Amino acid sequence: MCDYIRVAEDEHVPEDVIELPSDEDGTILLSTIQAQFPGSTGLRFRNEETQTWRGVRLADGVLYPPVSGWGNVLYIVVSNKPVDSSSKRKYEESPTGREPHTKIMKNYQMETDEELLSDMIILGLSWKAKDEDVHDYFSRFGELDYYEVKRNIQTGQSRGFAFIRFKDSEVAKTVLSRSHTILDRRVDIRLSKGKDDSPRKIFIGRLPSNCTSSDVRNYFEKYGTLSDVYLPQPYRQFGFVTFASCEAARNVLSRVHMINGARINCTPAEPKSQSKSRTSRPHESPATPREMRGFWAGNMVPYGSFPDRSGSSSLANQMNAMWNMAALAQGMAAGMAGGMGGSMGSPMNMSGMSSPGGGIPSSHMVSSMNGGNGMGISHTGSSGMDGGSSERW
DNA sequence: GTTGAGCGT
Repeated sequence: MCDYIRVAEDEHVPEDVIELPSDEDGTILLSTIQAQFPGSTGLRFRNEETQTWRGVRLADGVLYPPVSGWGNVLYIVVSNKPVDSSSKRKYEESPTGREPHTKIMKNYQMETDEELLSDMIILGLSWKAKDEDVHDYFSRFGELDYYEVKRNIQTGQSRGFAFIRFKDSEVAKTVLSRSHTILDRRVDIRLSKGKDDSPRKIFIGRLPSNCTSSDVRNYFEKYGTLSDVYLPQPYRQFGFVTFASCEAARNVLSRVHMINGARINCTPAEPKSQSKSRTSRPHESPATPREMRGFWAGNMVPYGSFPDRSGSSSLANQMNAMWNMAALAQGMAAGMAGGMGGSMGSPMNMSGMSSPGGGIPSSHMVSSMNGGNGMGISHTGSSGMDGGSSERW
């Protein structure tokens, strides 16, 4: 009985499924699989009931069907050979030329959530690929927060790369760890390190009493050139420092700081005004502007850097939540001179914040759950008049 | 209609 069994490299990519014939005795030669999937060493499939993986029996280069036969199950290639991701193809090369599709077992544990939720670049994109092609492919892994094929402004022609951003860092990690094929072209995906709009302005909380802006300047100057130091008047024990470089700011944020013997609290400054004019940003969800992402993700480091990488320490999370609120109060600071008391609910109460309607013209909304422009809180209060910082946010 | 490392109105 010659059957066709469905084989793919990844269960998420159905268009890459290939049907391969079994031999008369119901077996399949491993070499048959390898002809289509170079570097493969076997097959596996999911147990329908438990969804756990099951290996296909292999002996002497022969793959044996499960007891119930091959069936209509999707079989996934098992391999252990590292991929040659640098192999180049000529312009729109034929889809038949398969390259070794093997998982790149790179360790992305090092990436923080913030990095994973930042933009990723898709290199080696087909010239023909449109925004929707990128979206259609990657959205199967998880919800996208942003996607855009970069084009020549004048000609409208694709520049051969795109940027995407996921809403879930776990999804991003998964996507980053495997290979991808869009419109029959292998693409490279990396964390973007191009446009660096990482924060250069830092919120300084818990300043000791009678601390002056020159105290603050003197302290932070050793980390880099300061383009601005601002302490609201009258003195309210917090302030802002803006570095010339985001590297310096990053450095500061990863450390613990003391001024006059007091431990101060450094977090990325939140935008003061809502109007960052993020209209006409293509394919970007308005619900999660850059400045808000990761806010409740437990990844913000209070006290510079809290010693918790596991994300499982409830103490650390509570501390994070506390200081996230403190940072959140930046936007409301002007109206909250009395301190932030019990009027604040749990963070979850704020997670649904959105403004209705609004809309980004000429863009496909990635998510329609929250419309409008996302800043939610900071502009609801009487902010925006907290002094004369030289920088507009 | 051409191109193939890179980093974005």
